[in-house]
Amino acid sequence: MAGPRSLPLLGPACCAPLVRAPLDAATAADLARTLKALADPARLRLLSMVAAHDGGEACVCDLTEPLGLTQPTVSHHLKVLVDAGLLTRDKRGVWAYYALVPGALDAVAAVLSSQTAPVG
Amino acid sequence: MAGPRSLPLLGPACCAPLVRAPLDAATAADLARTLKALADPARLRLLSMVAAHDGGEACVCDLTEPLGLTQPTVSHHLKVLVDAGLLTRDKRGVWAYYALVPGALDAVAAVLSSQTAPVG
DNA sequence: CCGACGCATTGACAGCCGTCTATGCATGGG
DNA sequence: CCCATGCATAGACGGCTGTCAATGCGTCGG
Repeated sequence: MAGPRSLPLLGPACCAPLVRAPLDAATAADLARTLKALADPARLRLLSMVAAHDGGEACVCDLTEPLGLTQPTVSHHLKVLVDAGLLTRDKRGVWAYYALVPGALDAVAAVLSSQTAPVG
Repeated sequence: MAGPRSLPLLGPACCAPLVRAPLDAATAADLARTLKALADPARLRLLSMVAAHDGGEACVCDLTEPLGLTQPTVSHHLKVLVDAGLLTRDKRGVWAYYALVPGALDAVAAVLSSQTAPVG
């Protein structure tokens, strides 16, 4: 099991834009891991649905029906997003609330963009 | 075969950030296709190597050795990036020169970011 | 205490993906 | 005219991935 990883893009080696200099193998592998978590229609929709939901958080039962996927599949995708450092999981009572990790998506965008985008 | 697709992110429906409103299935599928092309260590390194190369372009023979992959594999990855609208291919004589599509990566970054990043 | 509910985990299966070797196809030099 | 060179394509194969049905596990209400 990989276990929860901290998003390397938020670390000190954060702001080296892709187009500046050739990526070394390790950096490319880290960035690819994060992008792989994003590169799925269901997960992209989950991210946007969580972000747009009331209070910036949503539980699985809010997401299953509009997505048109079964509950285990939704749980699986949410786990992938949490492990990638893009979502947080907060279990309150019977429900598990998911929310965006602030700045995580912006960090990915900053690496892809040739601009030095301020995250704040 | 899918054939070369124009990058939908550069179209009129360009600047709807992921976190603003829930993505519909079609938009999510389009964005996922582009991200899937990016979500590979070899392709990320290829993009950065092409961008950082002299004149902003590089041929396959420039990329094969530093990547540590065989020539057919490199050609395959480059084709994926071209089909995704991230690279251009210009065959001159025996060589095939690849270059970044201006603004393509920035367009992807703009969709991911919560900022309204100016592309220019 | 027990049943219903919300969610995670497991196991299974089809399909896609990254890589290689082998081969084909132009182009240019001698 | 022929061979070397640079690149693309074809075919094969192991591994990963997205999905589902079935099941397990806490938590709350009655």
